[in-house]
Amino acid sequence: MTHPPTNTGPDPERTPTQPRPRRRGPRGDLDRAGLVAAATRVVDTQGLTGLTLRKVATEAGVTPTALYTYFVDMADVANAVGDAFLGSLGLPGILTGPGTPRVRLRAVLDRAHSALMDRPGMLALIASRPLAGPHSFAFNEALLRTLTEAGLPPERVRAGAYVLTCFLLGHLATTAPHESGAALERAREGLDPADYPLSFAPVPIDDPLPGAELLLDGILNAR
Amino acid sequence: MTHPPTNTGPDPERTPTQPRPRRRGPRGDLDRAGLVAAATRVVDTQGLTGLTLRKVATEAGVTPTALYTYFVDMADVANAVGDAFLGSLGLPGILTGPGTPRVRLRAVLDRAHSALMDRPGMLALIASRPLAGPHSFAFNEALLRTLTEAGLPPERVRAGAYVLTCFLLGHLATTAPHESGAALERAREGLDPADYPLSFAPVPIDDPLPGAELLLDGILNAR
DNA sequence: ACCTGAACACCGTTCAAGT
DNA sequence: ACCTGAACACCGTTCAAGT
Repeated sequence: MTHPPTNTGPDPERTPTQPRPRRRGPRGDLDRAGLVAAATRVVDTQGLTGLTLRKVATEAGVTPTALYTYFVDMADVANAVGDAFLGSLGLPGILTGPGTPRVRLRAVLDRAHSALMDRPGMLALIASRPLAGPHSFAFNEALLRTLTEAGLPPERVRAGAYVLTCFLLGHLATTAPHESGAALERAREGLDPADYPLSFAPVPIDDPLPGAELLLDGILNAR
Repeated sequence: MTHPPTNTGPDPERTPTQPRPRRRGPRGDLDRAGLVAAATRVVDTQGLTGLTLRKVATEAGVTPTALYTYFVDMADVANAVGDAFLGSLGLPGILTGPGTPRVRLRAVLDRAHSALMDRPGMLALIASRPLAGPHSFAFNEALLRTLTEAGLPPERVRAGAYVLTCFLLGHLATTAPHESGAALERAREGLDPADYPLSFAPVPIDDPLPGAELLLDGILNAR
């Protein structure tokens, strides 16, 4: 994906210092999945704020306008990246696998947690917009099915599902390194810890995903 | 805040069609709070994507660079807007008021919900970054105190607090009109509802804040 | 100290033109 | 159909200069 000089061919009429003009027509080695992969690399190396159409194009070795053949706009690119990431987690597979509904739900939380823990850019992307796309819908459907299977009353299933997902995002947003961490640090420095004893108190975290059991208690024990 | 022509004074040497050059020195009627108010107006009328330094400056009747006297950068402006909004809700007042911890917590959820329901730009802003600033910390502190008062074990207080806040944001993000709603619609249109029966099933929502009681059950009944 | 105006290095998006 | 290159209307931020 990174500048494969395939069909540029020999170009007798240029000096070695010039950046070599590319041919115009179809390249053949370009598709949506490859561009999404390039965009994913950009998010992971430059963060969500670094995810620009022009950088994705550079990463993929094409001109910015070429992306408009595969995406309707920049938001479409970002959504595709988020949905592809979610698909890579294989969450529906976990939810339809062995174990009680509860252990499967916990496994989903742990999987997503560990996958996003060291990817602040992807976390920021996932949290910045409602998840849309085939993988997102497939996960949501599997989640609803699991909660139904767990015996949740139908009218509480949907509420339970989004409580779970937003819990995960909320936990990660407060736990994993966040992109706007500098501003948060600035805000903390201006405050007196004595005024906010509970907020500033050091808390030993034993559970890698604190609150998960608490939440599962509340959701699954509802009748 | 909108173009008060105070100390511009008479300017004999300009034609009526020209946009009138402003004086350079201090204006006197400018401060952080007023600029935050101008920025808030921009968020509410133009959305989070419309919240730009240049538009805030225009709304406040100054030059873009003038904002750098009061804010370190654009993120600082956005954080100040979010923190000021949170302060305007008076949430700590509710949490220290009458009623059981549970009804107070529910009142906080309802208050934030109704305040953000018709303000998609502010919702997008609040959800886009970790809440930082004095009002945000004051709310967090009051929330921790309330959960402690409710009898939650100390090691679960912090988890309960962020589960509550992220629940609220998650609920609003899926309920209130979202800025990136167009992309979500696009994604839904490409799917067959028959493949996602539970996701596409119409659900009658009786509780204006579905899941809130479910969540409070889980948090407050933990031992 | 505060604010302006010009300038810089970006950005998403459009469009005509080439292959 | 696919891609380029130029162009347009933005954007945040810097900096010297005026008051």
